[in-house]
Amino acid sequence: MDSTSDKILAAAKKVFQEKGMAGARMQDIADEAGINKALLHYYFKNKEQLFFRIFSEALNQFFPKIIENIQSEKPLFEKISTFCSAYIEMMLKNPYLPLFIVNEINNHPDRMREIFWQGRENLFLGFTAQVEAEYSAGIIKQVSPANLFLNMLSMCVFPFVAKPMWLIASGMDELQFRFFMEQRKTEVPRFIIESIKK
Amino acid sequence: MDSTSDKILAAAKKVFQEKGMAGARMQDIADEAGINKALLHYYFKNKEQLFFRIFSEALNQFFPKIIENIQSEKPLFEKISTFCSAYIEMMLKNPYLPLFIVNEINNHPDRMREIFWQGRENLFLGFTAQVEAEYSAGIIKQVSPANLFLNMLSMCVFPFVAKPMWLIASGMDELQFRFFMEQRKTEVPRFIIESIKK
DNA sequence: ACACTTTTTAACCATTTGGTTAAATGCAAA
DNA sequence: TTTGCATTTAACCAAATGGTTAAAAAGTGT
Repeated sequence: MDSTSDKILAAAKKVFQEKGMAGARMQDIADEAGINKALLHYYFKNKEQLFFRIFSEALNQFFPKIIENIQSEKPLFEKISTFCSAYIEMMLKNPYLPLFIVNEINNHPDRMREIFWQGRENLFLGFTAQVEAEYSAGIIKQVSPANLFLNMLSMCVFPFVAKPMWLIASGMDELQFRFFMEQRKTEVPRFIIESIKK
Repeated sequence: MDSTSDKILAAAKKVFQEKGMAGARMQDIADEAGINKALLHYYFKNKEQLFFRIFSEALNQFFPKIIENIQSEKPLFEKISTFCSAYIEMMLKNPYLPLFIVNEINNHPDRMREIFWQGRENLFLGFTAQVEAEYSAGIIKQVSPANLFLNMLSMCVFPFVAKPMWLIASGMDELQFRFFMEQRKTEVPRFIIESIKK
């Protein structure tokens, strides 16, 4: 399994996630993989192709859970809880992923559309229907589904994207940040449910 | 005021904000400013110096309002409302600023500390005291000040940072996004206050 | 008009970068 | 062992990049 192409992919993942496409150097990736730079071109046609392989894998790590959760049939409060918990956990395990995704989608929006979004129907139909049904049933207050979803996503993802800024402003260190994010697995759902429940 | 150095600064602001430090090219900045590239070096020692000038100005645009608001003596609910409204408005006027700040703070955290954070006392002392006082007075439910502040900041900033992703996922166009963010000036405070009020 | 200073220009430079090439090396099968 | 194919290496390449240089042009004051 420790084939050269696997080594390259692991190194590329690390370097691209830390430096972005523009900041990453093929020589850095070769150094990280412990190989000769020319080998990168033997296995991958060029920087762009290597990058989009990594980007594609990152999108496939980041989005399926969102979609799966948004479209599940679980009750809304349960959905909110499992989404936040699973999502924060995933990001704690992949600390560079959120900013990488966000940043590179800004740089290559068409690529996201192409790699990941082609042919997908509106993701929010089911979620919208569910939010409206729970409002009609008197379970929650009125809230727009788009705002609800975006608030949830924001509170899960943003602390990771803005981590250095938050660490500086709050005076937290790495360990404190980790504990802080762990408690947010339940605190974010609690905050949201408190806002919407009747 | 259309002096050459002003032209350079305006062009550098545009190019660095869109491309980041790693992706921006001095030739692109010169082209944007309508000048000869060598002039960049007559007015600014090197790329780094030009970049940190822009970065410093961006930090000075982004943070004073946060600090001012966090430390004001207004009642909490009013503070939340004015913060969100003013902040979203500022970002609507400077669409590239949020991602630029977040991204470059990730790349140069020490620079943020140096440019903007040297000698500042813990920003959250006053806010923490206020949240605790309003809880003791029975105005709000128990909520940690750090979580409250981070939730508020997340819901204001993240949609801008993740804008292309949101546009693709939600099917919104530019104009719809703008309207959507305008309504969030009141919707985000409403959501937060609904969560915390007794 | 002249002298001096400042600004601008165009050409140039050294280094870096992504990529190419050809030879060497390794591997597997006959 | 030989042959053929796959992988790796080291040297090289062309273009891009941030920056330098010297001359030309512009501006200012006497």
